[in-house]
Amino acid sequence: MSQSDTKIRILDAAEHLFARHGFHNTSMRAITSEAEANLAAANYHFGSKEALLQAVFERRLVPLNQQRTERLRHIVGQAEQAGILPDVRDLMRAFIEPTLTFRNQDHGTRAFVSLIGRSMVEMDSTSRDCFIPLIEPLFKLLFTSLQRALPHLPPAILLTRLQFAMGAMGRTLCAPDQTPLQVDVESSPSNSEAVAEALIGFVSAGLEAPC
Amino acid sequence: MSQSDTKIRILDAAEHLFARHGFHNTSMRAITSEAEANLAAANYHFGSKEALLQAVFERRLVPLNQQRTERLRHIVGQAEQAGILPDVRDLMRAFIEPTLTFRNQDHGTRAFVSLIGRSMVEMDSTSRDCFIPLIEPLFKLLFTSLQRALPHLPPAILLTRLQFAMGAMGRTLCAPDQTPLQVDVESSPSNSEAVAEALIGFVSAGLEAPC
DNA sequence: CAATGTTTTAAACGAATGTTTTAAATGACC
DNA sequence: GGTCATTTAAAACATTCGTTTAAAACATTG
Repeated sequence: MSQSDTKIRILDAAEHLFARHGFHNTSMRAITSEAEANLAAANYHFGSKEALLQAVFERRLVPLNQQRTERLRHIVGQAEQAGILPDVRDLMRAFIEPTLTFRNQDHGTRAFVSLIGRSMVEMDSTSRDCFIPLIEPLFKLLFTSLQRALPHLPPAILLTRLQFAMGAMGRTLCAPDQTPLQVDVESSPSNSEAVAEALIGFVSAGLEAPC
Repeated sequence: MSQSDTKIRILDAAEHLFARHGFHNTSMRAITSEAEANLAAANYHFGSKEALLQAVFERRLVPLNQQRTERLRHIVGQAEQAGILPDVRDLMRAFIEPTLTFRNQDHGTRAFVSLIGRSMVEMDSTSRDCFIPLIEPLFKLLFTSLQRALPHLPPAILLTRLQFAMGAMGRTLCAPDQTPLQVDVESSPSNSEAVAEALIGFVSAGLEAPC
């Protein structure tokens, strides 16, 4: 190989460990150990721990958000052409669903989706400084699209509700299999498609609630 | 003073800093420094950093959850007596509102509510191990109360939706003034009462959504 | 006042962290 | 094959962390 795959192995390990334990609770030694690479190699390839996090984000989030952007634009365009309002459920599905289908691609993307969820709920400034700029344009597009779908809703209320939706969504992406607070129920929806559908229904109803 | 107030100053500082920066990103030195106490005094009074977190939780969460439990019981009792189903909105208000009114009591409780919110969304095991046992009975009571309010809803679906609601709620309690993702709107609801009402409306609509 | 138990202080310990250094190995290219 | 940039390796560096130690200061009680 002309290019070593050490760089990729480090990216994979960082993705996995950042998703599982968070940025600050993951050491460079843990990453390079899991990647079976040398400690210095990580700093050689990426410069710093924070730059490594940035690289982890960019590798997958850019194409993923591209896909979500296109789906949102398509829905708004279709509705405009038909002379009707875009549907809230369709918009939220366009925003949520790609992350979940993305999730089922392979083991690496699976960890990455957890990392997205973590970044959405986490208050840590390091992760946020990497994550927010990458998702902000998409978020604004979602907001303006929802404004079209809900023209009667004051923008300030919509924004507040959208923050609620982000909280619900982040928690779900972060650990869809795991329910932090437990009660005994015979069976909870196990596969992530069912959880995604439930999430879309939940946040859509919340967004459409009477004011 | 027969009892030193160093212990209380340390508790206050820990509460503030844990809420603002999280458990792992707050050092014992930062806590004792803000409390104007000696580093060893903290370990003398509490034994360890983790025990300090436990003490921070217990000081306020026990009476707060007592209040929430009573409100939930009262609503269910009233409805039972009247022979009607309890109202989802009332139940969620009983669960959410006390934390917000609690919040407006003084500066210390303000920080504590942020800590609750952080603990609800955070995946960190240390915080969770302290927090979950303290809130689990209340959560189960909320669940069974909602089951009465929504008898047609399968328990598994209800649980899933309640997890979404916890995500939305945690995010809001954690930083009600701060909107992590921004768009330009003329004015967002500034006071926490308005945000709480919006939150109650949002999650109630989500819980009541058709299945 | 003396004695005793409690609280506070300053200093140090050992472990873990991100990063850097220095040198060895590897591989491409003339 | 030799030269040179690229990549790995091991070790060390400077901080920071939670915790402990040992002594001083304080308060309480006989």
